[in-house]
Amino acid sequence: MRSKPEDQPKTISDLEQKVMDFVWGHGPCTAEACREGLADTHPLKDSTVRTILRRLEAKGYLQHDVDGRTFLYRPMEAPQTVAARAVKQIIDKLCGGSVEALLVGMVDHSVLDRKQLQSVAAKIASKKGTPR
Amino acid sequence: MRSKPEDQPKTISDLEQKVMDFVWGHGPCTAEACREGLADTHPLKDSTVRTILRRLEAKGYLQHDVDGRTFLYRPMEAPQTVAARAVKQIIDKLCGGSVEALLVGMVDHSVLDRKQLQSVAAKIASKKGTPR
DNA sequence: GGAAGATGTTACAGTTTGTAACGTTACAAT
DNA sequence: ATTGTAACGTTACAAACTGTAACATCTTCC
Repeated sequence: MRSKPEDQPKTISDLEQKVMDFVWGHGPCTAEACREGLADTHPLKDSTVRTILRRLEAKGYLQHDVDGRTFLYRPMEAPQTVAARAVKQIIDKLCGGSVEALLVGMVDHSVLDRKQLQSVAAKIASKKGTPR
Repeated sequence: MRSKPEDQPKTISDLEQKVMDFVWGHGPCTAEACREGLADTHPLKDSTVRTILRRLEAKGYLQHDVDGRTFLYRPMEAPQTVAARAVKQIIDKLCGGSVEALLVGMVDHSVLDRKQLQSVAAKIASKKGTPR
């Protein structure tokens, strides 16, 4: 039924998002660490967390290294990278591929304001990309 | 099971997207018009198209007026508006609410380049919003 | 050799998506 | 009045995705 065999950027569900937030917030961490970290807002059984972690790895957002007999999960990419890709998709699907159209729309709908745009543009113009 | 009772912006599936593209491309149109319009790339049965149109209306992306005994579907919002909202979501979920972070990420990943950013910023700064 | 910890396997209900057959309604021509 | 047919709605169904977890397996350390 599904037409596309795979839509490049796999989506991140709500719960998956929470887990990603945690991992992005604390470098490499174990399943247990995640469980504890989310416990306050979202208490989950151990196996649930592990399932999510595995799914996120399958989707390509996480990767794990083995440390003894525990897994250390860490993000494949920074959130901004995922964001940039997602926005690219939106631009292609909804703005006819024009970044300008998006920016204009964002300003029109006060998602972004003129001043901000100006200052960011200026700031960015003066440096040669974020060093890595 | 679902935690959130409703995630504000309902998602637009692939097929729904195609239909929206058509409707956005041709003002108000009938179900038949859509079917014909998509026939080339995506042949669908009459009832299928109607189901999609109804779902899109339920999701709040379309609305219809009755003309005699036919429905005329038309978009509730411009694609850029939907795009702006979607991007806002991304900013909140992945960039800690910072538009700047997103813009920087976009430049870093060449989704947007310095020159473009500059020129758009300049262009936008000079006018007071898109007239309506 | 069994407890404890870490991971994997399997499951299952609810939702979304793609796709459509079939049923109903209302007008138009006979 | 009868009926063909256009236009719309109802219901269905399988595949995928989500949230959630019980249970099974494998190591290791007493």
